[in-house]
Amino acid sequence: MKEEEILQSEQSATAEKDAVDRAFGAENRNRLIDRYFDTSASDGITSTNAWQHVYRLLLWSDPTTGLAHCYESDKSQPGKPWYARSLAFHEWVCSELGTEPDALGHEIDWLFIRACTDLAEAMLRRESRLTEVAAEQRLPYQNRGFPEPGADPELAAIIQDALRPYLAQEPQEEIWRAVTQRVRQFLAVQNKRKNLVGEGFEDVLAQVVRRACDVHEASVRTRSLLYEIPGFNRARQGGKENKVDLAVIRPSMRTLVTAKWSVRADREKQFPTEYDEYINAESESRKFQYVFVTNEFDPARLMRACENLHRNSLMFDYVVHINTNAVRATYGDLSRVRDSAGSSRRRVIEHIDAGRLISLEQWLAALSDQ
DNA sequence: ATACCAGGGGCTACTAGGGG
DNA sequence: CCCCTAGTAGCCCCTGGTAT
Repeated sequence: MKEEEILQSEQSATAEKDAVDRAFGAENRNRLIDRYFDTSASDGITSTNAWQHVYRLLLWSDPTTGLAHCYESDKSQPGKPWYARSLAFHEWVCSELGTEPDALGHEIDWLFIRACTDLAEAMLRRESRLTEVAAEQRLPYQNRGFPEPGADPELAAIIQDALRPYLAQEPQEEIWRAVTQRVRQFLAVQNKRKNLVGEGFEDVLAQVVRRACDVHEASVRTRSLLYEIPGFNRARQGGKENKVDLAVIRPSMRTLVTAKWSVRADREKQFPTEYDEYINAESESRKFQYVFVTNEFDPARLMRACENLHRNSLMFDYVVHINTNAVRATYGDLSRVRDSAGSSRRRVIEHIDAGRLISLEQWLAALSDQ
C-alpha cells in the first residue's frame, strides 16, 4: 500500500472514530495496533517477520543522536562507548528493514507517532476550556505585572543569541512566549514515550503471538490476574493481586511471560518474587513456563536473565530477545576487545550460540509447536 | 594519579485507571 | 469531578574496578 493510501485510510479511520480521550490508554493502543496490522502488515505475520513489525511499531530514534535507540541515551552520546554500538545497531536495523540511515526515524515508531497525534487532538479539545479557566484564575491579579504563562526568558535568550545576526527586528514578547512554549512541548513529548512503550510492548507481543502462532484470541491475555488463568489459585488473603504481563494459555502448556522492553535493576529483583508467587498459586501440579521477552541490550542484564537460578534450576524457561542478530551486530567484533571490558558481552554471545538466549522468531516457532 | 568504563541506585516525568 | 496509586522506562549521578 502506498503511503498516501495509508494516510488516507488512517485519516478516515480517525474521522469515523469519535474523539479519543486517553491517547495512550489500552483501548486506543489496541485500536492503533489493529490498524497497523490491517494496513501495513496485511501480507501476514510469521514467526520470521514478527520482529520487523515489533520494531516498526515500537522502536524509535533517539532525538539526541538521531540513531535507533538501543541503550540509555546518556551512555549513547558521541564519544562514549555506546555511541559506536548505537551506530552499529542503526546500520543493522536500516539494512534489515531496507531503509536509508537518514530515513529510519519515519519508518519506525509507528505506535508512538500515531498516539501523539491523538494526544495532540485531545489536548487541543481541552485547551479552550483551560484558557477560559486560566483567565478567570488570573482575574484577581490583573494589571499587577504577574508573569505570563509560558514565558521562559532564559530559553528565549539562548535562541536570540544564536539567531541575532539573522534577526531583522526584535520579536515581540508573545512570539517568544509561543516559541518557548512550543520548544517545551516538543521536548516534553519524548518523556511521554515510556508510558506507551511499557504496556504497548505487551499489547504488540500479544497480537504477534495471536497472528503468527494462530492462537485463539482468548488464549492470549495481557495483564491478566493470576487467578484468572486456569490452574492458578487466588493468592492468600492480604497479598495484593498479581498481574501477569502476558499469558498464553493452551491445553498443552500455560506460558507466563514477563515482557520488558528494557530492564531496570529494581524490576529485575521482582522476577524471583513473582515466580515464587506463580509457583505457590499453581494448583494443577502441571508444568508451566516462565518466559522473559525483552529488547534489552545491556550485557549484564541479559547475562543475569540467562543465568539466574531459582532453587538451583534456571528461573526462565526461555530468555527471548526481539532479535539476537541485532545484539550480535551491536556488540560487534569482540575478538580484539580486551577481556575484562568485553567479558559480559562475550558471555551474552555465548548464550546466543548455545541457544539459551533466543530470538523472538525461535520462541514463536517453539510456541507453534506446542 | 588519572581517565575511562560498566554497572547500578534513586529519582523524575508521565499516564491510566480506580475510588471517593 | 478530583485525588491518589501503581506502574512504565529514561535520566542523572555515583561507585568501584581497571588500564595507562
